Amino acid sequence: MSDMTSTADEAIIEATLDLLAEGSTIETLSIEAIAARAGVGKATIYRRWPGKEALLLDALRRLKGIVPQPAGHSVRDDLVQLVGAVGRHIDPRAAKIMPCLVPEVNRSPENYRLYQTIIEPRRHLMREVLRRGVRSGELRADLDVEVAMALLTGPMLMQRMLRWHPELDERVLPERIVDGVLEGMRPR
Amino acid sequence: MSDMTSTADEAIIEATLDLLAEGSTIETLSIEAIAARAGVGKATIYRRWPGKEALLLDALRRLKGIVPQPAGHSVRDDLVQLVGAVGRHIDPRAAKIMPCLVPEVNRSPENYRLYQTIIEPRRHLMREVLRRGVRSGELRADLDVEVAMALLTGPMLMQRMLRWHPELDERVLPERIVDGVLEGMRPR
DNA sequence: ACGATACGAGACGGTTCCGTATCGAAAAGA
DNA sequence: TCTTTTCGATACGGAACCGTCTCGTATCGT
Repeated sequence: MSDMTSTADEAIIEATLDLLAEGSTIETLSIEAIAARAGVGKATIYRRWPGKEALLLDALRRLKGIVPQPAGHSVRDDLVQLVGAVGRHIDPRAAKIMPCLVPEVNRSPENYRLYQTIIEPRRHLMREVLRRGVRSGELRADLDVEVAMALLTGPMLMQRMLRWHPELDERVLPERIVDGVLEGMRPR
Repeated sequence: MSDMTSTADEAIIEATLDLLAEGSTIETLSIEAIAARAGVGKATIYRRWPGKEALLLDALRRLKGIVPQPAGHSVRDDLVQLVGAVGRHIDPRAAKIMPCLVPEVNRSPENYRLYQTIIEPRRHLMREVLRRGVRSGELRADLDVEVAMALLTGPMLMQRMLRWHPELDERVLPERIVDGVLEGMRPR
């Protein structure tokens, strides 16, 4: 083939993501099933990855979306954009796969650290927007930035991961969350 | 033994919860392991439950805590209490076990419905407190109750399930969440 | 004290997956 | 074109569990 970059690698990783998206959990996922789905011999997989763990890491890396770049007009609009990006990825399969990873994150400190490494850039972005809001006076001066981030991202992720509140519409939710947290529940 | 109520049942269910709390996922969990841990023959398990699924259902039922009864003094204090109860259970093992169930909830509509059935009473409670707040004027008249519940419970559950924000102290978090959402992020 | 019952332990055949090894066909390089 | 890799497929032994079944023992009601 003139296509240099290893058709086999691609097929194996695609098969892995497909199987995960179809409902396989991480333990259920077997090398044999991946090989069959990819139309590849098992040996071909073992020739490239030492085991399931390493293959999964490579496969999941592919799902990681691009860190969004906030427009920078108003703090409110930037927050809506960032909250809308929470738990959303380029690949539609990610929505099915992400919840499967929750148990893994809590299983070992190593996985926890890896997870934190992945989401830290996005968190950093939101922290900066919040600080900007404090400086500009759009947000209250005594704002606790860490708590504020929890208030903004928690509800969105909860909804994306397990539709915690069945009545909520996911599309308008980012706006509702941001405005709700901005204005508060007390009468003004 | 004078203790009537089936020592074996108890031992089997306890062993199941123990193994889950120690890091077994639901698929990894084997009847053989449960039997060994409980000091029980496999047949004894199959004599009481048709399979792993049914046993798990019974075991998890044991974890479900009591629905808290809000004191009813101020809406703010009631909310702090309810938010503090989100994702908390009588059994300390529940903290380790709950995240393992996230993938199951998304796997089948049946599991999703079961999950909703379990949390609905708690959600109802919070809805009532919020409505009371609207009537009494403690909360704004145009409050969207469903969104408000997401704002309050989402951050707490996120933190309990996967320590999403490593810097946050879980003990004071309910207060911080409630006050944050009550007052909002805009300057007053 | 004795028969009925429930128990633990574990053997059993069957299934699935592991990771390795082999082999002929196809591709790539010289 | 001929050699050298790389590939797919598949066989293999080993491991873990499945759900059933059979032991010999302990417990319990009467």
